[in-house]
Amino acid sequence: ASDIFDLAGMTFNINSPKQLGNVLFEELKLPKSKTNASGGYSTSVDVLEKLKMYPIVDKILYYRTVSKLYSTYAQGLLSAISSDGRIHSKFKQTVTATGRISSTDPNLQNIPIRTEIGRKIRKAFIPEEGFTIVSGDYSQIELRILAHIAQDKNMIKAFLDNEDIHTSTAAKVFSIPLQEVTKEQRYAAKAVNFGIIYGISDYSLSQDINVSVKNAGKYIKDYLEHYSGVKEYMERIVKTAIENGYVKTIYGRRRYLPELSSPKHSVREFGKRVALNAPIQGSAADIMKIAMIKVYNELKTKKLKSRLILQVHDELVIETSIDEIEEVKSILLHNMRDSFELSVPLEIDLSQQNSLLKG
DNA sequence: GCATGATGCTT
DNA sequence: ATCGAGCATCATGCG
Repeated sequence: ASDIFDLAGMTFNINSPKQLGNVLFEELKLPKSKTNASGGYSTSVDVLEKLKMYPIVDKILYYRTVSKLYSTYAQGLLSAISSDGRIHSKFKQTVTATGRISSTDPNLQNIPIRTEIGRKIRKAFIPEEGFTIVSGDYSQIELRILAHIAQDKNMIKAFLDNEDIHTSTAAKVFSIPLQEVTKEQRYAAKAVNFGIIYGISDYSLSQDINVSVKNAGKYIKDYLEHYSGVKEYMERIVKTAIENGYVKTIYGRRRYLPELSSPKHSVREFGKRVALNAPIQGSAADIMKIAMIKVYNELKTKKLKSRLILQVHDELVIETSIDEIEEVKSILLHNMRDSFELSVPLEIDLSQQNSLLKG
């Protein structure tokens, strides 16, 4: 912080977006761009990232990362530790609009993993003596569900051939062989795959991967040309959503969409994106809940010492007795994999380690 | 003490 | 203006 104050030539509250905006864009006269909803200068990461060449901005970004991890996790989680030395989160079953479960007091579904400091926090979650951590992750469950619901021939084939879906997508969109896909191309394809699930726009994709809106639009166009089943699904789901007023998951669970009859264009557009996303995210949630119940029951029926301690949307974490590792892996594998039969296989990544940090 | 906005963490 | 679903922290303003 003192470095930042030196570079600014004054002291101020770095945690205050208002004060920070004034220092950067008024006092130091850095090039300003976006404003936030309250009419102030935005100081969000994507704005600061573009000003990284200024030493003070670079230091602020680092300060942000560290202070977030410290206040929310390092310090925040300390106060959540119970007398038994463990943290007991509350899992809510009736909160989300899509059918996912949520976690509060504290939220254990957003423990850091992205940054190096974040991984150190994850590493602090350890099993009790004689136990280890075994996890099962659904691989690309949402895209597999999309392939299934849309019955898209090319996407189904990619999964049946067990291809890396992002690399495969890049190869097709850029019309090149799999082997020639660069990191950047895979990254762009991944962003499109991700965006498609949420109902993408060329603008939002361009923001995501830092290309022009025009180029982003071309990526999407090329994508939908290759995955024509997805294109047809997008059109069909919006149409039926408008007709019925709701969409449903593979288990028939409904989400009503009053947004679709809003007088406001932006709200209706939001409704369309939700119509596209809800069946996908909601079906993934259905599948996970079925698997979760089966895993829990099997652990119980077999009177194993291992216990289910965490669910993070596409991942189940089991604090596993060291003499039960192989059995627990098998329980996770078959119950998660066979939870629902899609047109493509459900792949499960299993891992075992001595903390919440994989690898 | 409570609500809201800005920000950032996860999948 | 413009990507789905959440929750926590901090600053700030209101009472």
